[in-house]
Amino acid sequence: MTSGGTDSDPYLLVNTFERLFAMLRRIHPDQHISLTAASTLHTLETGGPRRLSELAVAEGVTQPAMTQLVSRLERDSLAQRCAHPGDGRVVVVRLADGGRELLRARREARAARLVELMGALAADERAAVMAALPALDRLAAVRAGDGRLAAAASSAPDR
Amino acid sequence: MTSGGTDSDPYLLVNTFERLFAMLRRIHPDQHISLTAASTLHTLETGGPRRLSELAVAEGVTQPAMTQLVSRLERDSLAQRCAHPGDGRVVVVRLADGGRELLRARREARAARLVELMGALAADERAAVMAALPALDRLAAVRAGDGRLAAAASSAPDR
DNA sequence: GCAACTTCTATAAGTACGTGATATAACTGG
DNA sequence: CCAGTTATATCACGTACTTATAGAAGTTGC
Repeated sequence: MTSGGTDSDPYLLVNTFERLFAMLRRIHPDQHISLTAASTLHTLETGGPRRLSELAVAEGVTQPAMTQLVSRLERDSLAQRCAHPGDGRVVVVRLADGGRELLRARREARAARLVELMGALAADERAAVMAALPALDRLAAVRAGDGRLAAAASSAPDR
Repeated sequence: MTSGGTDSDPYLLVNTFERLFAMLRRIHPDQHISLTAASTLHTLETGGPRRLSELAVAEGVTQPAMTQLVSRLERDSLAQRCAHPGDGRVVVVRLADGGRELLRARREARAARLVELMGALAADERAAVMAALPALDRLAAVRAGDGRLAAAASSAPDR
């Protein structure tokens, strides 16, 4: 309930975010990789090797979906399955060199594109966007369920 | 423009947007409808009935993809195919009542959720986000290809 | 008025990506 | 060693896209 009058029209917010969303969705020129795939590689990069089922939970998909995704990632040399030393049932997924390289290239391409897009804005508009980044970052870290901030997520500068 | 280095770290921008993207992607509680479907309905609502191939271009998908999407929308009573009075080849797609209602419900749900999320921010953070909205809106309107703004007057879609 | 070309939509075949239900292998605990 | 649990894989299905191609409806030249 915010009860303050400052944060006016929620529909304006929704519409803008909806458009931003659509715009961002169309920025993926070279690597044609799914959002979940990219996010999974990113998780593997920052968090290290993980169990397949852990990945499924982290990415918010079912275990069969992650099984398939890992199979595709493995086929494309982006990740690899490893055996767990103590438990024969477990599949540990590890980032492969190809995945690391893809993440790097993807990050660079998207950064370049965003800089290009930002270049189309006026200086004061750019300033407004940059000024809002910390807040947007926190907004992105809010957990949808309970309206609370997800703990350490926002303070972890990856890359 | 942008001659100066004032608009700092592009990676910060990318990361924030990437997270926002992931966050937004997980806000779709009730209506399980695809992004393209929702965007198409929105286009129909704001722009009125359109040809199938026009929709395909507007949503950035191929014509067969739009044919399939429209078929699903029609099956679910969200849109309907109409005949073009002067041209028998053309299929004009129109928003149906179900689609209008879905858009309304979806908008309300997302607005409520976003307001809830915004409520987790500090007042000055909310202010920063609101202040950036016009710029973000313009950013979302930038055409990826040429870095120009996609004006209302769609100038020369040649090719 | 009819063959030839163009335009618009539909269909076909393939891939990616997701789901729920279920099978299978591996680790428990009695 | 048998029963139960856990981790992954597989199956059947549906959505959502792609490219290539078919087919119907307009348009043009003669």
